[in-house]
Amino acid sequence: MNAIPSNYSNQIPFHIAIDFVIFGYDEEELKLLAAKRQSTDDHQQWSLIRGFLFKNEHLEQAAARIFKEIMGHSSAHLEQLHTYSNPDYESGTYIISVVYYAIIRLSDQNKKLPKDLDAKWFNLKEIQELIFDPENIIDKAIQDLQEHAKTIPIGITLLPDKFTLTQLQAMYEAILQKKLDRGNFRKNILSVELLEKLDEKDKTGSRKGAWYYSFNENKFNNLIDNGVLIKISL
Amino acid sequence: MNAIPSNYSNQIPFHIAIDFVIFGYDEEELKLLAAKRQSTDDHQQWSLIRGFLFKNEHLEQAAARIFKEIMGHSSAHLEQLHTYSNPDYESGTYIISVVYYAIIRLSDQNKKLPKDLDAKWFNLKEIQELIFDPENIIDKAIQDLQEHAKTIPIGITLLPDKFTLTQLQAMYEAILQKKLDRGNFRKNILSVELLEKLDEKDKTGSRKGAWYYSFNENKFNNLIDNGVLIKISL
DNA sequence: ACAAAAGTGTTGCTACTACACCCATGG
DNA sequence: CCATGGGTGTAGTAGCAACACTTTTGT
Repeated sequence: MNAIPSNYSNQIPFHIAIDFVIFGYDEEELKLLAAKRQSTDDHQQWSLIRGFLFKNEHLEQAAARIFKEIMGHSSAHLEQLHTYSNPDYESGTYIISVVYYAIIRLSDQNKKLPKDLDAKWFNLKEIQELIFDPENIIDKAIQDLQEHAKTIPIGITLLPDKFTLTQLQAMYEAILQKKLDRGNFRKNILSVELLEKLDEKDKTGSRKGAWYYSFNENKFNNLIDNGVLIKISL
Repeated sequence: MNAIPSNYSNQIPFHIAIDFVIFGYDEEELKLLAAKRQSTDDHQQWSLIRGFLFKNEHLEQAAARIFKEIMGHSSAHLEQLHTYSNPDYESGTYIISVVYYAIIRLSDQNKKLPKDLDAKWFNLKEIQELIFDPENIIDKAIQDLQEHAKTIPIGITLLPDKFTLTQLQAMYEAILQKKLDRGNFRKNILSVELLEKLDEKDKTGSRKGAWYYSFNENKFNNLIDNGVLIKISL
């Protein structure tokens, strides 16, 4: 049962694709990266970003490699979502697609994409109409992202090292796609005690100025290592 | 980017394995099915149940087929967990392993396993020591199962068509691995209004007798179809 | 002085926990 | 008549949502 059946080898030309749902956050709203398909069908011209697994490469390695090829750097949170057996029958071969999602900060450099890749950032409503997604992969990715966001650190990479609570709240609102109460948000997020108030204010947003905070990553990692699961109520 | 790279075809002999974490519930505790490995290493002699994907077969089809080959029937809730790139390098080929988990009722017939399959039911503590599981697949499966159990219907297949609330509670306690308060459990489970009290009592458990209940599957499916997510607090 | 965003405090409610308390009945 | 599990009621509380209120400062 455990061994590979005889005559199984080389009979099946599986191709292992890695598809990406890449979210981008630009201090305003959540965007999604899609690439133009090399397809003749006009109705299905946009698709998720895709790459292929190489021999002797782990899935996570391949995911990181492909992501870097697209974005030029590797600072993103990658998370495996699900595996599908036939999202695409191109050229008649059997493609297994392992879907990952990533979320990155849309700084100026990230907005530049490789020229050979015909891809574009869309807002979420826009893309749902343009993309061929019978499995609702995007919805699943959003749901998974929202769930994960409640364990704090995903979002941290979406903001500068120092940030105001208002910025942090805006980020959560973009991910969760709903407005949050200011007072309650502050109480909740500060009660976790992973944010540290700095001695500096951001005066660009208001007359009064908002205190900068930073995320204590060491403290967070210690908690994780000790098996403590942080949950913030949003 | 989207097309399969030229010269990619047939270069990589991937094997797509489907590994199963199969939970069994026998009205008492949660068990796990493991098979004897055909390995020379004594320390790693038990492993998850494994099968392989055939050509032109969907992942879900393959999972159902393999499950049926093992258990003799197909009445189980199957759920995809995660995909790993090298849980096993047997015979030097590259195995991609898609892990599913299933949970079934350990009735008398289910306890009988195919003779050609050298497998056994273990309790959870036991197996964690005997199995080679560097990725903590089993823990992940348990967590996922516990999370899913809160949306009710998984557990229903683990009980007869009519069951007492005490039986139901025992099932949840087995899955969640903790004791629940009787009064609170009843209030919660009945507040969902998917259980219907029958006119019959089970007198085997107590002098007083406990009312039988049945699960209203139609009502549940209607709710699901309308996008209503049921959550019970346990 | 006032607008506008930052930050704090208060109130009411919901839902959960942890029990205590009855009920029915076979022996 | 009492032991045993079935079934119900309730007080106390933690945590949340909603909203009002205060603070600061550039113009």
